[in-house]
Amino acid sequence: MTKQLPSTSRSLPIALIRAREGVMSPIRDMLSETGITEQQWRVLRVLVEFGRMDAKTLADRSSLLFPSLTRIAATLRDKGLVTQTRDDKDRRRQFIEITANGQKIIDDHSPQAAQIVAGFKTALGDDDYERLLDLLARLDPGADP
Amino acid sequence: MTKQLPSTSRSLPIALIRAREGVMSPIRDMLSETGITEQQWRVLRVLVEFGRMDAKTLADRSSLLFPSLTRIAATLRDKGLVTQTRDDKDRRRQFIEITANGQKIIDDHSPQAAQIVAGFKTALGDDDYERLLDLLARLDPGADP
DNA sequence: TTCATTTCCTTAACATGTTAATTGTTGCCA
DNA sequence: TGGCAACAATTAACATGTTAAGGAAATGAA
Repeated sequence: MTKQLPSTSRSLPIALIRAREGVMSPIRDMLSETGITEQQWRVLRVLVEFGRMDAKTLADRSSLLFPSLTRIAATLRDKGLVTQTRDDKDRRRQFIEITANGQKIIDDHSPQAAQIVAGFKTALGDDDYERLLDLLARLDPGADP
Repeated sequence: MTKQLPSTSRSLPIALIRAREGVMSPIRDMLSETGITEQQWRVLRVLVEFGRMDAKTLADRSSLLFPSLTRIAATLRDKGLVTQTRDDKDRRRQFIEITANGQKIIDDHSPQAAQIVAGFKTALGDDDYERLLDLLARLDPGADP
Protein backbone atom coordinates (compact mmCIF):
# COMPACT_ATOMS: atom_id res chain seq x y z
CA MET A 1 0.00 0.00 0.00
CA THR A 2 1.49 3.31 -1.06
CA LYS A 3 1.24 6.49 0.96
CA GLN A 4 -1.50 8.93 0.07
CA LEU A 5 -1.00 12.62 -0.48
CA PRO A 6 -2.43 14.82 2.26
CA SER A 7 -5.47 16.90 1.52
CA THR A 8 -4.43 20.16 -0.11
CA SER A 9 -5.79 21.91 2.98
CA ARG A 10 -3.03 20.27 5.05
CA SER A 11 -0.33 20.48 2.43
CA LEU A 12 2.92 22.00 3.68
CA PRO A 13 3.83 23.78 0.42
CA ILE A 14 0.38 25.31 0.15
CA ALA A 15 0.38 26.30 3.82
CA LEU A 16 3.70 28.07 3.25
CA ILE A 17 2.34 29.94 0.24
CA ARG A 18 -0.77 31.07 2.09
CA ALA A 19 1.15 32.13 5.17
CA ARG A 20 3.54 34.10 3.01
CA GLU A 21 0.65 35.78 1.28
CA GLY A 22 -0.88 36.69 4.63
CA VAL A 23 2.38 38.19 5.83
CA MET A 24 3.31 39.97 2.62
CA SER A 25 -0.06 41.54 1.90
CA PRO A 26 0.25 44.40 4.40
CA ILE A 27 3.92 44.80 3.55
CA ARG A 28 3.08 45.16 -0.12
CA ASP A 29 0.48 47.76 0.77
CA MET A 30 3.15 49.67 2.65
CA LEU A 31 5.60 49.38 -0.23
CA SER A 32 3.13 50.51 -2.85
CA GLU A 33 3.79 54.11 -1.91
CA THR A 34 7.54 53.71 -2.22
CA GLY A 35 7.56 52.63 -5.86
CA ILE A 36 9.75 49.62 -5.13
CA THR A 37 8.83 45.96 -4.98
CA GLU A 38 9.06 43.49 -2.17
CA GLN A 39 12.28 41.99 -3.55
CA GLN A 40 13.87 45.38 -4.13
CA TRP A 41 13.04 46.25 -0.52
CA ARG A 42 14.69 43.04 0.62
CA VAL A 43 17.88 43.84 -1.30
CA LEU A 44 18.06 47.32 0.14
CA ARG A 45 17.52 46.02 3.66
CA VAL A 46 20.37 43.54 3.31
CA LEU A 47 22.62 46.32 2.03
CA VAL A 48 21.71 48.48 5.01
CA GLU A 49 22.35 45.67 7.45
CA PHE A 50 25.65 44.39 6.03
CA GLY A 51 26.97 47.22 3.90
CA ARG A 52 28.63 47.04 0.50
CA MET A 53 29.14 43.51 -0.81
CA ASP A 54 29.59 41.50 -3.99
CA ALA A 55 26.61 40.39 -6.03
CA LYS A 56 26.83 36.71 -5.15
CA THR A 57 26.79 37.35 -1.43
CA LEU A 58 23.96 39.81 -1.89
CA ALA A 59 21.91 37.26 -3.78
CA ASP A 60 22.44 34.68 -1.05
CA ARG A 61 21.55 37.02 1.79
CA SER A 62 18.50 38.31 -0.08
CA SER A 63 17.32 34.80 -0.91
CA LEU A 64 17.24 35.62 -4.59
CA LEU A 65 18.44 33.61 -7.55
CA PHE A 66 21.32 35.15 -9.35
CA PRO A 67 19.48 36.01 -12.58
CA SER A 68 16.80 37.76 -10.54
CA LEU A 69 19.41 39.77 -8.70
CA THR A 70 21.03 40.84 -11.98
CA ARG A 71 17.75 42.39 -13.10
CA ILE A 72 16.89 43.85 -9.73
CA ALA A 73 20.33 45.42 -9.36
CA ALA A 74 19.98 47.03 -12.78
CA THR A 75 16.56 48.38 -11.84
CA LEU A 76 17.80 49.76 -8.52
CA ARG A 77 20.79 51.32 -10.26
CA ASP A 78 18.50 53.00 -12.80
CA LYS A 79 16.45 54.34 -9.90
CA GLY A 80 19.60 55.68 -8.26
CA LEU A 81 19.17 53.54 -5.15
CA VAL A 82 22.38 51.51 -5.47
CA THR A 83 25.74 51.78 -7.22
CA GLN A 84 27.61 48.99 -8.97
CA THR A 85 31.41 48.90 -8.97
CA ARG A 86 33.70 46.39 -10.62
CA ASP A 87 36.31 44.79 -8.40
CA ASP A 88 39.82 45.73 -9.53
CA LYS A 89 41.37 42.66 -7.93
CA ASP A 90 38.95 40.28 -9.64
CA ARG A 91 37.30 41.89 -12.59
CA ARG A 92 34.60 39.26 -12.80
CA ARG A 93 33.28 40.45 -9.52
CA GLN A 94 30.99 43.37 -8.83
CA PHE A 95 30.35 45.31 -5.65
CA ILE A 96 26.95 46.74 -4.89
CA GLU A 97 26.38 49.53 -2.44
CA ILE A 98 23.30 51.44 -1.32
CA THR A 99 23.08 55.17 -2.06
CA ALA A 100 21.76 57.95 0.15
CA ASN A 101 18.47 57.85 -1.73
CA GLY A 102 18.22 54.11 -1.14
CA GLN A 103 19.04 54.56 2.52
CA LYS A 104 16.33 57.18 2.76
CA ILE A 105 13.64 54.80 1.50
CA ILE A 106 14.56 52.28 4.19
CA ASP A 107 14.74 54.95 6.88
CA ASP A 108 11.43 56.48 5.93
CA HIS A 109 9.53 53.21 6.01
CA SER A 110 11.30 51.13 8.64
CA PRO A 111 8.99 52.19 11.46
CA GLN A 112 5.93 51.21 9.48
CA ALA A 113 7.51 47.91 8.46
CA ALA A 114 8.53 47.20 12.04
CA GLN A 115 4.99 47.89 13.16
CA ILE A 116 3.61 45.35 10.70
CA VAL A 117 6.06 42.72 11.89
CA ALA A 118 5.23 43.54 15.51
CA GLY A 119 1.57 43.01 14.67
CA PHE A 120 2.21 39.43 13.63
CA LYS A 121 4.36 38.85 16.68
CA THR A 122 1.54 40.07 18.89
CA ALA A 123 -1.05 38.05 17.01
CA LEU A 124 0.86 34.80 17.45
CA GLY A 125 2.33 35.58 20.84
CA ASP A 126 6.05 35.89 21.41
CA ASP A 127 6.57 32.21 22.17
CA ASP A 128 4.71 30.88 19.17
CA TYR A 129 6.38 33.48 16.97
CA GLU A 130 9.85 32.29 17.95
CA ARG A 131 8.75 28.69 17.70
CA LEU A 132 7.52 29.33 14.17
CA LEU A 133 10.82 30.91 13.12
CA ASP A 134 12.71 27.93 14.55
CA LEU A 135 10.51 25.41 12.75
CA LEU A 136 10.85 27.29 9.48
CA ALA A 137 14.62 27.38 9.85
CA ARG A 138 14.62 23.61 10.10
CA LEU A 139 13.12 23.41 6.62
CA ASP A 140 15.84 25.63 5.19
CA PRO A 141 18.69 23.47 3.87
CA GLY A 142 21.02 26.47 3.82
CA ALA A 143 20.68 27.09 7.56
CA ASP A 144 22.09 23.88 8.97
CA PRO A 145 25.30 25.05 10.71
CA MET B 1 11.93 55.69 19.98
CA THR B 2 10.62 53.74 17.03
CA LYS B 3 10.80 49.98 16.72
CA GLN B 4 13.70 48.53 14.76
CA LEU B 5 13.38 45.99 11.99
CA PRO B 6 14.60 42.53 12.91
CA SER B 7 17.78 41.26 11.35
CA THR B 8 17.04 39.73 7.97
CA SER B 9 18.15 36.41 9.43
CA ARG B 10 15.14 36.49 11.77
CA SER B 11 12.72 38.03 9.31
CA LEU B 12 9.43 36.17 9.03
CA PRO B 13 8.91 36.84 5.30
CA ILE B 14 12.43 35.68 4.47
CA ALA B 15 12.10 32.64 6.71
CA LEU B 16 8.92 31.71 4.83
CA ILE B 17 10.65 32.07 1.49
CA ARG B 18 13.60 29.95 2.52
CA ALA B 19 11.41 27.27 4.06
CA ARG B 20 9.33 27.14 0.93
CA GLU B 21 12.45 26.80 -1.18
CA GLY B 22 13.64 23.95 1.01
CA VAL B 23 10.33 22.15 0.69
CA MET B 24 9.79 22.79 -3.01
CA SER B 25 13.26 21.87 -4.20
CA PRO B 26 12.79 18.09 -4.08
CA ILE B 27 9.23 18.43 -5.34
CA ARG B 28 10.46 20.40 -8.34
CA ASP B 29 13.03 17.71 -9.00
CA MET B 30 10.26 15.15 -9.00
CA LEU B 31 8.10 17.25 -11.29
CA SER B 32 10.87 17.90 -13.79
CA GLU B 33 10.24 14.52 -15.36
CA THR B 34 6.51 15.17 -15.72
CA GLY B 35 6.85 18.27 -17.89
CA ILE B 36 4.49 20.25 -15.66
CA THR B 37 5.26 23.00 -13.19
CA GLU B 38 4.65 23.19 -9.50
CA GLN B 39 1.55 25.34 -9.97
CA GLN B 40 0.14 23.10 -12.68
CA TRP B 41 0.63 20.15 -10.35
CA ARG B 42 -1.25 22.02 -7.63
CA VAL B 43 -4.18 22.72 -9.94
CA LEU B 44 -4.41 19.10 -11.01
CA ARG B 45 -4.27 17.93 -7.40
CA VAL B 46 -7.15 20.19 -6.41
CA LEU B 47 -9.17 18.91 -9.35
CA VAL B 48 -8.51 15.31 -8.30
CA GLU B 49 -9.48 16.01 -4.72
CA PHE B 50 -12.64 18.02 -5.35
CA GLY B 51 -13.63 17.19 -8.93
CA ARG B 52 -14.97 19.51 -11.58
CA MET B 53 -15.46 23.11 -10.46
CA ASP B 54 -15.65 26.67 -11.73
CA ALA B 55 -12.51 28.68 -12.33
CA LYS B 56 -12.93 31.04 -9.41
CA THR B 57 -13.23 28.23 -6.89
CA LEU B 58 -10.30 26.47 -8.50
CA ALA B 59 -8.14 29.58 -8.18
CA ASP B 60 -9.05 29.91 -4.49
CA ARG B 61 -8.37 26.28 -3.67
CA SER B 62 -5.11 26.32 -5.62
CA SER B 63 -3.96 29.54 -3.96
CA LEU B 64 -3.48 31.18 -7.33
CA LEU B 65 -4.44 34.64 -8.51
CA PHE B 66 -7.07 34.64 -11.18
CA PRO B 67 -4.86 35.90 -14.02
CA SER B 68 -2.36 33.17 -13.24
CA LEU B 69 -5.08 30.56 -13.33
CA THR B 70 -6.29 31.81 -16.69
CA ARG B 71 -2.88 31.17 -18.20
CA ILE B 72 -2.33 27.89 -16.40
CA ALA B 73 -5.74 26.57 -17.43
CA ALA B 74 -4.98 27.42 -21.05
CA THR B 75 -1.63 25.64 -20.81
CA LEU B 76 -3.17 22.55 -19.22
CA ARG B 77 -5.92 22.52 -21.84
CA ASP B 78 -3.34 22.69 -24.62
CA LYS B 79 -1.56 19.77 -23.01
CA GLY B 80 -4.81 17.82 -22.87
CA LEU B 81 -4.77 17.57 -19.08
CA VAL B 82 -8.00 19.48 -18.38
CA THR B 83 -11.15 20.50 -20.23
CA GLN B 84 -12.92 23.85 -20.05
CA THR B 85 -16.69 24.07 -20.38
CA ARG B 86 -18.86 27.15 -20.34
CA ASP B 87 -21.75 27.14 -17.89
CA ASP B 88 -25.07 27.24 -19.77
CA LYS B 89 -26.92 28.70 -16.80
CA ASP B 90 -24.44 31.56 -16.42
CA ARG B 91 -22.39 32.05 -19.53
CA ARG B 92 -19.82 34.16 -17.74
CA ARG B 93 -18.77 31.13 -15.77
CA GLN B 94 -16.49 28.30 -16.80
CA PHE B 95 -16.11 24.76 -15.48
CA ILE B 96 -12.75 23.04 -15.43
CA GLU B 97 -12.35 19.29 -15.19
CA ILE B 98 -9.35 16.99 -15.21
CA THR B 99 -8.92 14.52 -18.08
CA ALA B 100 -7.75 10.91 -17.96
CA ASN B 101 -4.28 12.05 -19.01
CA GLY B 102 -4.22 14.58 -16.22
CA GLN B 103 -5.40 12.00 -13.72
CA LYS B 104 -2.63 9.69 -14.89
CA ILE B 105 0.09 12.23 -14.12
CA ILE B 106 -1.18 12.54 -10.57
CA ASP B 107 -1.56 8.80 -10.15
CA ASP B 108 1.90 8.08 -11.50
CA HIS B 109 3.67 10.54 -9.22
CA SER B 110 1.57 10.58 -6.06
CA PRO B 111 3.62 7.90 -4.31
CA GLN B 112 6.82 9.79 -4.93
CA ALA B 113 5.26 13.09 -3.82
CA ALA B 114 3.86 11.45 -0.71
CA GLN B 115 7.27 10.09 0.09
CA ILE B 116 8.83 13.55 -0.12
CA VAL B 117 6.19 14.95 2.21
CA ALA B 118 6.67 12.04 4.58
CA GLY B 119 10.36 12.83 4.63
CA PHE B 120 9.73 16.30 5.98
CA LYS B 121 7.27 14.96 8.49
CA THR B 122 9.87 12.53 9.73
CA ALA B 123 12.57 15.18 9.79
CA LEU B 124 10.52 17.52 11.94
CA GLY B 125 8.74 14.86 13.95
CA ASP B 126 4.98 14.40 13.83
CA ASP B 127 4.25 16.82 16.65
CA ASP B 128 6.37 19.68 15.32
CA TYR B 129 5.04 19.06 11.84
CA GLU B 130 1.46 19.51 12.98
CA ARG B 131 2.44 22.46 15.15
CA LEU B 132 4.04 24.09 12.13
CA LEU B 133 0.93 23.62 10.00
CA ASP B 134 -1.19 25.12 12.75
CA LEU B 135 1.08 28.13 13.15
CA LEU B 136 1.15 28.73 9.41
CA ALA B 137 -2.63 28.55 9.26
CA ARG B 138 -2.80 31.35 11.81
CA LEU B 139 -0.95 33.61 9.38
CA ASP B 140 -3.44 32.87 6.60
CA PRO B 141 -6.22 35.48 6.67
CA GLY B 142 -8.43 33.25 4.53
CA ALA B 143 -8.43 30.44 7.07
CA ASP B 144 -10.10 32.13 10.02
CA PRO B 145 -13.43 30.27 10.29
C1' DT C 1 52.91 29.30 -21.31
C1' DT C 2 48.80 26.97 -22.76
C1' DC C 3 44.58 25.17 -22.23
C1' DA C 4 40.92 23.04 -19.78
C1' DT C 5 38.28 24.08 -15.78
C1' DT C 6 36.10 26.91 -12.59
C1' DT C 7 33.95 31.13 -11.10
C1' DC C 8 31.10 35.43 -11.48
C1' DC C 9 27.94 37.43 -13.99
C1' DT C 10 24.71 38.18 -17.92
C1' DT C 11 21.26 36.91 -21.25
C1' DA C 12 17.49 34.22 -23.01
C1' DA C 13 13.16 31.85 -22.79
C1' DC C 14 9.27 30.56 -20.64
C1' DA C 15 6.05 30.41 -16.50
C1' DT C 16 4.09 32.78 -12.67
C1' DG C 17 3.06 36.97 -9.48
C1' DT C 18 0.82 41.33 -9.33
C1' DT C 19 -1.98 45.23 -10.51
C1' DA C 20 -4.95 47.55 -13.64
C1' DA C 21 -7.81 47.97 -17.61
C1' DT C 22 -11.14 45.57 -20.65
C1' DT C 23 -14.81 42.46 -22.35
C1' DG C 24 -18.91 39.91 -22.00
C1' DT C 25 -22.99 38.55 -18.84
C1' DT C 26 -26.15 38.74 -15.39
C1' DG C 27 -29.25 41.08 -12.11
C1' DC C 28 -31.49 44.71 -10.40
C1' DC C 29 -34.28 48.60 -10.25
C1' DA C 30 -36.11 53.08 -11.48
C1' DT D 1 -37.27 48.19 -20.92
C1' DG D 2 -33.33 50.56 -20.31
C1' DG D 3 -29.52 51.45 -18.04
C1' DC D 4 -26.26 50.72 -14.46
C1' DA D 5 -23.83 48.10 -10.92
C1' DA D 6 -21.80 43.73 -9.98
C1' DC D 7 -19.51 39.68 -11.54
C1' DA D 8 -16.52 36.15 -14.28
C1' DA D 9 -12.97 35.95 -17.05
C1' DT D 10 -9.46 37.72 -20.09
C1' DT D 11 -5.73 40.64 -21.52
C1' DA D 12 -1.90 43.75 -20.84
C1' DA D 13 2.27 45.31 -18.74
C1' DC D 14 5.86 44.85 -15.84
C1' DA D 15 8.62 42.25 -12.24
C1' DT D 16 10.25 37.96 -10.54
C1' DG D 17 11.10 32.64 -10.49
C1' DT D 18 13.48 29.05 -12.86
C1' DT D 19 16.45 26.63 -15.92
C1' DA D 20 19.81 26.67 -19.47
C1' DA D 21 23.19 28.69 -22.25
C1' DG D 22 26.79 32.14 -23.01
C1' DG D 23 30.73 35.42 -22.04
C1' DA D 24 34.62 37.19 -19.58
C1' DA D 25 38.05 36.63 -16.20
C1' DA D 26 40.70 33.88 -12.91
C1' DT D 27 42.88 29.40 -11.64
C1' DG D 28 45.54 25.31 -11.90
C1' DA D 29 47.85 21.63 -13.99
C1' DA D 30 50.66 19.85 -17.81
